[in-house]
Amino acid sequence: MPSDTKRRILDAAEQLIGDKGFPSTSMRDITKTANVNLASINYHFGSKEALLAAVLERRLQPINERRLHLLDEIELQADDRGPALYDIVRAFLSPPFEQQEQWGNNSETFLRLLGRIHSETNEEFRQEFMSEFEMVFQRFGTALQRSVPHLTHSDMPWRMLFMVGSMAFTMSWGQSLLAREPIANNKSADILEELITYTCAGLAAPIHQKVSRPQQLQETQ
Amino acid sequence: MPSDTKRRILDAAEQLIGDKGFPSTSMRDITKTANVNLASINYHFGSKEALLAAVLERRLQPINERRLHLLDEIELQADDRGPALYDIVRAFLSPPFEQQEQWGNNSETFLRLLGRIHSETNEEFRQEFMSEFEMVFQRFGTALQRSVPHLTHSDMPWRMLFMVGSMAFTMSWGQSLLAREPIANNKSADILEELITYTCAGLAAPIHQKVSRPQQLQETQ
DNA sequence: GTATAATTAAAACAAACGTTCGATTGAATG
DNA sequence: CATTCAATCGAACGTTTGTTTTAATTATAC
Repeated sequence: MPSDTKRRILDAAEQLIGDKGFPSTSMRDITKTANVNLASINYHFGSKEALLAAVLERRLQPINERRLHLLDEIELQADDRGPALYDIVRAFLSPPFEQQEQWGNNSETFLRLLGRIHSETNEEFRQEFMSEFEMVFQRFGTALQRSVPHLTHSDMPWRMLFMVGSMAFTMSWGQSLLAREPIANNKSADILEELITYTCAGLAAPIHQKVSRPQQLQETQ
Repeated sequence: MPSDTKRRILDAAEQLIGDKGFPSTSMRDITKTANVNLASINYHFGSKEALLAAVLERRLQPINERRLHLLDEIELQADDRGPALYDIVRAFLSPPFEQQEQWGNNSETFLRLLGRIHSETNEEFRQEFMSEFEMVFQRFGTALQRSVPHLTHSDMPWRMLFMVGSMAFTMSWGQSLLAREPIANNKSADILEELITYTCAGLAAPIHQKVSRPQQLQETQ
């Protein structure tokens, strides 16, 4: 039987770091939860930081691969105007949510981890973490720009930042929100749909005109 | 001359915690930066956690007070249909950005701190932190609901979550984004305006219909 | 001026941290 | 059976952590 120590460590680390954050999670926490020896983290991964990188890699790579794959698909099927905004946004937002049907069980730990990681801002670590996303951001940025042509090139980075912010926040806090009040839409897929709707409207918003007190947005009905 | 030790500690803590996060910031870091004795944190604040609470209190209370004050104002001026969506969103989003004119200088530390705090998810700390917002969320939720009446009561909490997510993310990452590429809109006020535009459109989006592949959103032009 | 309280300074505390070490296991290979 | 080698183990390493204690200093009131 092959050793499952590495997987047990990765699982425990994902869970604990998602709960308490990376600095507050000790290697003794992780090894105790995983029922392995303290030294095995350094043996298998080299260091605590390298373990974090491995934890992220395991989840992020499939997610970003799937994003690019979905974008490839819709770009193939699109006409010469390019894919629709909705499809692009869905291709970007759905992969993290795809892996679990229902919120509230205890298998959504990695969503919290991902949400938390987006907010971790150690400058040196951010660099390495961002490089993983470079390609994704660039390709989705181009696609979005084409589907919302009234935006300037200065607007798009900000709107993508807003989009990622909503996504990350939903992943970190979504469960808490669900726990607080019994809301109808508790399926992961439903919340994803809410997020997509919101994001499409935000991305497609007309550019802000510099008036001190603009008119109220028209409500769609 | 009254002792300015407390203020020096608060300033240093705000700066360092905003940079590196709360767990990674040691009391020796803080006291060294503030040029005060190590023991003075425990003397003046009681504990490291209590210092964090004080740091947040100093910034959050004025911000939330201002939010409620702005909401009061626009509700007074509104007709019987209530305030416009734009005004409500602005009342909520502008206070954190109000205190600084220009991004890129080194006085924006507390924005990073605020952004970071929104993502801190220690369950026990989150409770205390949330209570500070309870009133704000409730009043803005009601106002928003009235200005976007086509939303159900299940939709609104999610959309507010999305809004806060974009805001928090912008506060934490905005400077990094600005540093990366020389974007035209680098004034804090301009970015706030971008965020408001995006948020209004998102909040006012029509409710999502459960179709497997909805039509593309109409582009406004 | 002296007493009393508030503040700062320096040192020490136990506990927890990430990491490293040599020894031990257990199966695969000769 | 002897050897090898990756995997695991218990134990300890040197630091750093937040906190506490004790002494010295400064400010305030009588």
